[in-house]
Amino acid sequence: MNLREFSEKLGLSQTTVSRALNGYPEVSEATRKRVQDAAIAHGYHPNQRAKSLATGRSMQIGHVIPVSIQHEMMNVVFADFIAGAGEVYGRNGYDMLMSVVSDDDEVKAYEELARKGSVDGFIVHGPTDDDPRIALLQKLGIPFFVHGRSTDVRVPYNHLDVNNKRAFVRATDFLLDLGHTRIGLINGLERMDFAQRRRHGYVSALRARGIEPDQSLMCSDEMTEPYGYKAAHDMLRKTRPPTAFVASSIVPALGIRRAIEDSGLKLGKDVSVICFDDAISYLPNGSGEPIFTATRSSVRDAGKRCAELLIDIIKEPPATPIAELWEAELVVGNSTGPAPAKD
Amino acid sequence: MNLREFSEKLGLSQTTVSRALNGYPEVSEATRKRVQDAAIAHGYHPNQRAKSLATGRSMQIGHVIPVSIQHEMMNVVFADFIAGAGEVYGRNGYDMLMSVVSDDDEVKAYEELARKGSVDGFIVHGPTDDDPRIALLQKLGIPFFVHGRSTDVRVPYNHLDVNNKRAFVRATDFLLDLGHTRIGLINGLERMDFAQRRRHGYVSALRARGIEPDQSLMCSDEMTEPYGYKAAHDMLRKTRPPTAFVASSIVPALGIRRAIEDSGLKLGKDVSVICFDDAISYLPNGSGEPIFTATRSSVRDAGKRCAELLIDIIKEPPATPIAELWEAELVVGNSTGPAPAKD
DNA sequence: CCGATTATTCAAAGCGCTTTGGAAATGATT
DNA sequence: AATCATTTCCAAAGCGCTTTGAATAATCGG
Repeated sequence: MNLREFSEKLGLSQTTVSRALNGYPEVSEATRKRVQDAAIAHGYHPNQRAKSLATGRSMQIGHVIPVSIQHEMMNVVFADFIAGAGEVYGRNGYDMLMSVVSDDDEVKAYEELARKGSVDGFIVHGPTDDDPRIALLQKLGIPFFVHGRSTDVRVPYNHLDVNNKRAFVRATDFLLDLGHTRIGLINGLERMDFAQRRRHGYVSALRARGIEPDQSLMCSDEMTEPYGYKAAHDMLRKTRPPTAFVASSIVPALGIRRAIEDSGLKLGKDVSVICFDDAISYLPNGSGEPIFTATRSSVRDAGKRCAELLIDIIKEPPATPIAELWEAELVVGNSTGPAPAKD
Repeated sequence: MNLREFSEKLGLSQTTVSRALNGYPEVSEATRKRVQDAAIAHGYHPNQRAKSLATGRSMQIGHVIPVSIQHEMMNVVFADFIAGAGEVYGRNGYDMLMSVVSDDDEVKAYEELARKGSVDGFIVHGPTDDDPRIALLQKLGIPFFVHGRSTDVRVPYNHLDVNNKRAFVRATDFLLDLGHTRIGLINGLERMDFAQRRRHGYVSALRARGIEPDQSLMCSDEMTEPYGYKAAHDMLRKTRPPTAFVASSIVPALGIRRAIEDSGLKLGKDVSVICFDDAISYLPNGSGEPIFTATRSSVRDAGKRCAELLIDIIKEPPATPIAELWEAELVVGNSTGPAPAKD
C-alpha cells in the first residue's frame, strides 16, 4: 500500500496524511489520531526510498570496514561498538549501513557512499597516525565522527578517544610501584594511532623512573590470542625475562596467561599481567572480581556516545569540532602482585 | 551533480547517459566509453535514493540484531559472519543494513524494514527451536535466508546450517574412544536451536555406549569465558568429577582451561577438552598446531555462502527452498588425551 | 538512389513521498 | 451580519533516477 491508496481509503489528501504521520502542527489532533490508528491497522509504512528522495536525507549512517583490518580492529572491539551505536541509531530513526571492502578500496568506498547519497554521515573506525580518510571526508563535506584520533592530522575534526597514553602510564606505574623493573609491552599494530599512544605512555612511565625501555621487551602485532602467547613465551625464555607484562587488550592477555602457565609459572605471583580492557561483553574481565588487573573503558559506551554526537552534528553542524577524551579506570584483579625477590 | 546536469555537460539525453552507465545494449560502445570516462572525471555517481525509487530495489540486505542476544550470538560469531557476507555484498553491488533493536522490537523491526522497502532481503541470525521470524518473513513475502535451522518450523525455508548434532557426536565419540566416561557438556543457551542439536549429539553418543547422561554434568548458558570457568570449576569439585569436557565454543573453552589450571590439573593430561571452533579470526585455535581439539567450521565461510545464496534468491526465487548442511571437520590438538587411570 | 532495417538517441511518464502556496472552513471580533 | 484571523485541508510541483514508446540517424539490399 502506498500513500495515495492509503489516503484515499481515509478520504484525506496525501498532504494531510503525510503531515499527520510526520508530526506537523497543521493537522488537528483528531485527524492525526485517526491517521495513526489507520496506519497501524493497515500496516502502512511510508516507503523509505521515496521518503529519502523527497527529503534529501537517507537516515543512514555509514560504517566502512576494510576486510583485512578485521583482526586488529573489527572483530574484538567492533561488535561491541556497533551494539552501542546501533542502539542510539534505532532510537533516533537511523539505520546503520555497513560496507565491507578490500583495503585498497577503502577510500573509494567512502567517496562512493557519500556521492551516491546513501548515508548522511560516517563513523570512522580505527584511525592510523596520519589517516587520509579525515581529509577526504572533509573535502566531501559530509558529517563524520572519528572513534579515536589521528595524531598527524592537524586540522580539527570531531572525535572521541580514550586517553590511551595516560592509561598506559598508569598501568606501567602500577607495575613499577609493585617493584617490577623488567616489564614487557605486548602492543597492537604500530600503524594504529592508539598503539603508538600506548607505547608512548609505557615508555614515558619507565623513563620517569630512570628505566631505559628495552626494545627486546616491546612488540607489536595484531591482537590475537596466539600472538600474546608467542610474544610472552619468547620473552620469558630470555636470559633476563620480564616479571610483568602490559598488554593492549584482553585477547592477547589470554595468550600471555597461557604462556605463563605453560612455563610452569604462576600468574599474579611469578609474573604479573595488566591489560587494557575494552569491556567486551563476551570476554568480560571476570564476574565479580576481575581476572586481570586492567585499565578499562567501555567500547560499547564509546559507540553510543559517538553515535549520539554524530546525529547531533548531522542535525546541526557545530561551530567548532567536538573532541572528547575519556579516562580509563583502573581495576585491580589477581593478575598482578609484587615483583618476585631477586635471587 | 545530478543526471540532468551531467548529461547536459555531455550533450546527451538523460536516457542515453543512464543506459550507458547501466550497461544497456542500446548505446554505442563509443558513447558508453565517453560517458564512463566523464563520470569518473567529474566524480558523478547516480543518486542511490533516486535510483532505488525508480527501480524498486534498495540494493540493501537487512540484518536485525536484538541487542541483548549479543552475548550468545552477536559478538563472538557475528563479526566473522558479517565479514564474510559483507565481502560478497560488496562484489554484487549490495550494502548491508544493520538494525540493532531491543528484543521486544525484533519482530517489528523485520516488518518495518520490509514494509518501508529499506531492504531487498534478510539474513536471519541465531534461530531458536521455533522461530517466529520465519513465518513472519514468509507472510511478508520478502526473500530471506536463515543461518542455522529452526527445528519446529515444518514449512521449508532457505537455510544453511552446520551439522551440529553430528559434530557433537564425533566430539563425544572422540573422548569416549580415549576412555573417558564422565564427560561434561558446557553448552550454549538452550533456546538456541544449535544448542539443542549439540546436546542431542552429546546425549546420543553417550547412550550409544550405554552411558546414561548425568544431568549434573550438563549446563547451558551464554557462551562467555567466565561461564566456562565457573561451570568447569564447579563440576571439577564434585565427588565424581568429569575427566573431560565438550564445549560449545572456544570462548567458554578458554574459561574451562583456566578452571583446570586453577585446580592444579593439566589440560590434555588430567582433563581433556574438546570444543566447537567457529574459526573466529582473532581467537584462532592456535597457529600451527591447534590449542584445542575441536570440531571446526568457518563461520566466515558460512557468511559468504549465505550472502551468495540470498542474492541468487533475490534475483530469481528458487522453485524449492535451498537447504545446505555443512559437516564440521575434526582437528586434533593438545587438549585431549587418554582418560587418567582410575585409582 | 530509395525504401526498409537497424542502431542510436530522445522526450516524457512514472517511482512514492514531502512540501509549497492556496483555498475552504471554522471561530473570534466588531 | 460582515470582517478578519486561524485552523484545517488540498492540488500540484518537485526530489533524481529508470524506462517506455517514439523519433532520428545510419546502414543496407536491391
